[in-house]
Amino acid sequence: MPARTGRPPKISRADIVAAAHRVIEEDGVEGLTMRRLAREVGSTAMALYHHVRDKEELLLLLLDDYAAGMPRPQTLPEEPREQVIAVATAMRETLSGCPWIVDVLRADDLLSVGALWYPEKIIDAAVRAGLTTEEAVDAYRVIWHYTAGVIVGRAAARRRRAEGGTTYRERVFAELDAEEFPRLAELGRRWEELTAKDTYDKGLRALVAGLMPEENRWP
Amino acid sequence: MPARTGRPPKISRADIVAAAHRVIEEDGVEGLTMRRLAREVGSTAMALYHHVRDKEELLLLLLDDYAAGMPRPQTLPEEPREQVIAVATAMRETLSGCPWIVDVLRADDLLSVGALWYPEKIIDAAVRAGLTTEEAVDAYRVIWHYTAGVIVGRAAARRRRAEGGTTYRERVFAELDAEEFPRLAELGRRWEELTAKDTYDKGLRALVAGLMPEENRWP
DNA sequence: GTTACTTTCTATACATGTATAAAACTCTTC
DNA sequence: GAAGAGTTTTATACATGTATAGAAAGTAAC
Repeated sequence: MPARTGRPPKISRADIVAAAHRVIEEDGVEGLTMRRLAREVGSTAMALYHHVRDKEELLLLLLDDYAAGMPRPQTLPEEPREQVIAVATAMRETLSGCPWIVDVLRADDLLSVGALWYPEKIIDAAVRAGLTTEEAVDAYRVIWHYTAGVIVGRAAARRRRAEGGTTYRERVFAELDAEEFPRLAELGRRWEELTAKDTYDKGLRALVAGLMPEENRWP
Repeated sequence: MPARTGRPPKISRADIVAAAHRVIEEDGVEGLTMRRLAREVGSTAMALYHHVRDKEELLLLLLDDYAAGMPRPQTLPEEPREQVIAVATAMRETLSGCPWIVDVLRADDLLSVGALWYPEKIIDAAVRAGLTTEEAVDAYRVIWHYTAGVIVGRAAARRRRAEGGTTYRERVFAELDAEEFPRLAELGRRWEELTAKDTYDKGLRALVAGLMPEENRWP
């Protein structure tokens, strides 16, 4: 009954987000422009800005929607450290799956509401492993930073490979001064091959081992 | 004696990079536009594109220049694990110091030539700690991803704080469902305070401990 | 010197995100 | 029902990165 005054809205945030999903599905994330999106909802580009602060917020909403709808691991290992690993891995997989993530990841430690499940579970497991609340938050943030770095880095690598831009790198390694950089020179062009490997799990396990000491072992 | 043919160039890559440094010093990185840069070198925007593929490459060159000229730790700890930590910390400090880094970090595992010193030293120390070459590269990449994630994340946090955009986050935490997210709800608005902390070192040490086992201890 | 060729530079154009101002629409109050 | 107030939408405009086409300025061949 508050009976809103003012011109009645033609579109809503939800409309916009839904339309954005359609556009992305149809034309990919690079096809998602404000004008195209406006056409999709039957309005003008600037009208969108009354429902969304800027494009970055739109992408965040999109991510929220996406993350909220993603399947989560049904059964988690009971042992806290293994549970952290399982949740972080799921988080990474979910986020890697949406291509516009890279433009949003500048949004530091916390994701949107729809993705809160991940920090909750990680912090919970960390506490159960014997950390204080503060330590658990630290652990989560460290894991988050690592995960974000991996996602961004690997997205960049994929893009570079797609563009065939290996040349610059090859040149760098070809012209390496073996005096100054013996290790890198020795690696030579095996670098490309070695860095194609997915080392997320390796780093994650190292982090968990280092952050959550064995002492208070479960149970 | 190759006696180059064609119209003689009026500007060079080096000119451009130098001018870019001046512009950044004067107007900050947000003032660095192709047109402004062109004016600074006394040419047109499009002329730049004969010396630089795109703006991202320009930023990479800039970073290269910057990183090459940065002071490096004069004396490193001899113990390999401590050395890795010292080098990674220096890398992080150097990179955090240049504000445009965030727009470049999508360039995954390796930086530009001027910054090769860091991977070289880290890989070297890792090998001396007893890792195989492959393992050492893995270790470097893991550390790199973590470092990149921290840099991007903290830059975003700083920006958000500067814009006073805490509101969205506060709302999220205020409306948290304590049933679904007990840990986060318990944290309440301490989140802001807890996540202001710099946990780079903590995570770095965890990584190093996890990646470079104690067994083959130095000596 | 004229022609061909190569490289660099200039002019123009376009798509994009978004600022700003004005217009349209609805409810409330008289 | 006319005037006012509050919202949302539209129109227009601008800065930005960059594509494209062609002009300018040099060397090499004749």
